[in-house]
Amino acid sequence: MVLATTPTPRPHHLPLPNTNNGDSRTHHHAHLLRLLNECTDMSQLKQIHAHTLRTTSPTNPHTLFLHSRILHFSSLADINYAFRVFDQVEKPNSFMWNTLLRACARSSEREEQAILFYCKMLEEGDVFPDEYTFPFVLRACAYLFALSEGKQAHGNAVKLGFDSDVYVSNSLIHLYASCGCLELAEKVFEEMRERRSIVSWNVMIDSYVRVGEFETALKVFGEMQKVFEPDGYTMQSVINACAGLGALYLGMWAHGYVLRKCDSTVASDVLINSSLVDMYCKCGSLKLAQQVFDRMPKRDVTSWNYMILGLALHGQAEAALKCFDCLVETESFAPNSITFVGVLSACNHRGMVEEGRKFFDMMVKDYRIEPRLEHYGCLVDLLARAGFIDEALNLVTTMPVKPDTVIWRSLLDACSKQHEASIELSEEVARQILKSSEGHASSGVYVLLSRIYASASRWNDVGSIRKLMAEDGITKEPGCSLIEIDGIIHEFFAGDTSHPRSREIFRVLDTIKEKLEAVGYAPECSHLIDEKRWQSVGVGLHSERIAIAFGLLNLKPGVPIRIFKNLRICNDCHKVTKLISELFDVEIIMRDRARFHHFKDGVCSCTDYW
DNA sequence: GTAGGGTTAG
Repeated sequence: MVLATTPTPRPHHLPLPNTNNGDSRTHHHAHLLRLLNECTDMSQLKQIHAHTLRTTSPTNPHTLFLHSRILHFSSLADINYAFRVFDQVEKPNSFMWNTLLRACARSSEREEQAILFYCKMLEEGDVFPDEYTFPFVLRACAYLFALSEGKQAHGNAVKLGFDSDVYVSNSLIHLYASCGCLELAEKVFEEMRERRSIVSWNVMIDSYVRVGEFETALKVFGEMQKVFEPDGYTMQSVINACAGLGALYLGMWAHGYVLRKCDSTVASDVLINSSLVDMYCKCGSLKLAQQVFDRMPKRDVTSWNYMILGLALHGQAEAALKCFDCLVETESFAPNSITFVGVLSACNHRGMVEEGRKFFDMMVKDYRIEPRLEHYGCLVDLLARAGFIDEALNLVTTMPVKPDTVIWRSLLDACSKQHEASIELSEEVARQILKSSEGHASSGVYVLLSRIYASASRWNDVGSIRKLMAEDGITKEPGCSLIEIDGIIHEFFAGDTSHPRSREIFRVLDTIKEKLEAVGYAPECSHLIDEKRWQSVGVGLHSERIAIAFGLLNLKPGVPIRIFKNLRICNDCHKVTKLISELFDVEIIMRDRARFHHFKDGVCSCTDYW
């Protein structure tokens, strides 16, 4: 067992008082206390501890205080030593119990020990838990998702009357939210009312962000602002909510708020800036993301990961790989597993098969990182989409990780796009998907399979698939596009006529149609399953077209149209959007389910590979 | 001596 955490080759010997006879006892304790406060490493601490044991009476209350201090210092540097100190104290007080509890709750891998230690405290019964005890034990429970133990601790806190303590209540909110019981967290938060601190609000807001309830998070943030000035923690949650919503303008406001109102340590904080980088990437502004990243006073591996992942998301593979090289060259830390997810994803978005294989090998051989499902996911998708279906299939069947539905879907997706892929293979892949998803396959699988049958003119099979979908009650997820105009988010579904400005929108759509026809555009009808699109041009119109028309209606010079779509953009819409960008001289930035497309001057940043 | 902060494929 290694004791010292700060290596000290030659321990510095302290000038310890060597006597303590009777009358100067208090003076002796005071001297030891002074030494303790000045002590800088474990070796000195141990000398003082040994001396305390040798020269002081264990029953003296001043000695107990000294031991508390020793325990406090050692718990920060060496928990095992702290436990030994604790064991030597005959009657530890609640401070001492709490100190060790805190040390366990704060160290990863010791959370369970924290709970056991708390139980021991209750069992021994010499001292009672106090208002400091509960935040520690609840924190440990939160980290372990130990809901039942947490509830018991909650019960104890109620019994002892500490549940009205703000720290205890905040810890309870955190516990319940961490365990996925948002209703219980809300209940504690609700009951606090007048006692709420800024932390109560922050925990609640962040909990909503974590479960993807971004709108609720922002709503609660609005309420909070009536009572508290947001701090760095608040702003980070708000920035994350903007990232989730793709709300660029609100995100920019949050960024501005951090710069204007928060103090400089917050504005230069690694976590805040990393979140900003992520937010700008996810909101479609790679330029602002890069700007924040470049100006960061300090970056850690997660900051780099956000930047690499963001570049990948925007299809900027070369820049992402350059960013990776830069990380390796300039930083003292190594890339981690997630860095490689970013790098592989970048290769995937550009169909860079050779580089993908190279980085996968590099990860395993040079960095000794064990590939996870995500890495295999990228590689399988990369290989399959680039046409190496057999190699992809081989990888799926031989890799040491169990493939999930998504990996099988990548294969099926690739099969559907390649005419030479055999129907038998597609059927086998589809069977695997249905097997691995235990009957909860998404509608996409059926759609893909029916597309495969359709392209082989196997109409009976297309019919069976439809029947199967109807029998299993599977419906297609409706396509939906969002567009933010002047900070307000507008939502459109396919063929949507519900918008108050629908008439104008459809007039713009007519203009688009005329202009497209004038340049000889003919619609691509590859989606046979989508019957509505055959009926008339207007009715089945994909949601992104309507959103683009609305964007054109609200166009401001030099400001790109930004669209968010829940599904992947189809071939025809991709083609049309490229033409619109040219015919209307407008930049269109579209985030679909998988990535960003930047349309400008008739071309898309994805180079038609997506 | 007490509570709240980050990443990932498609």
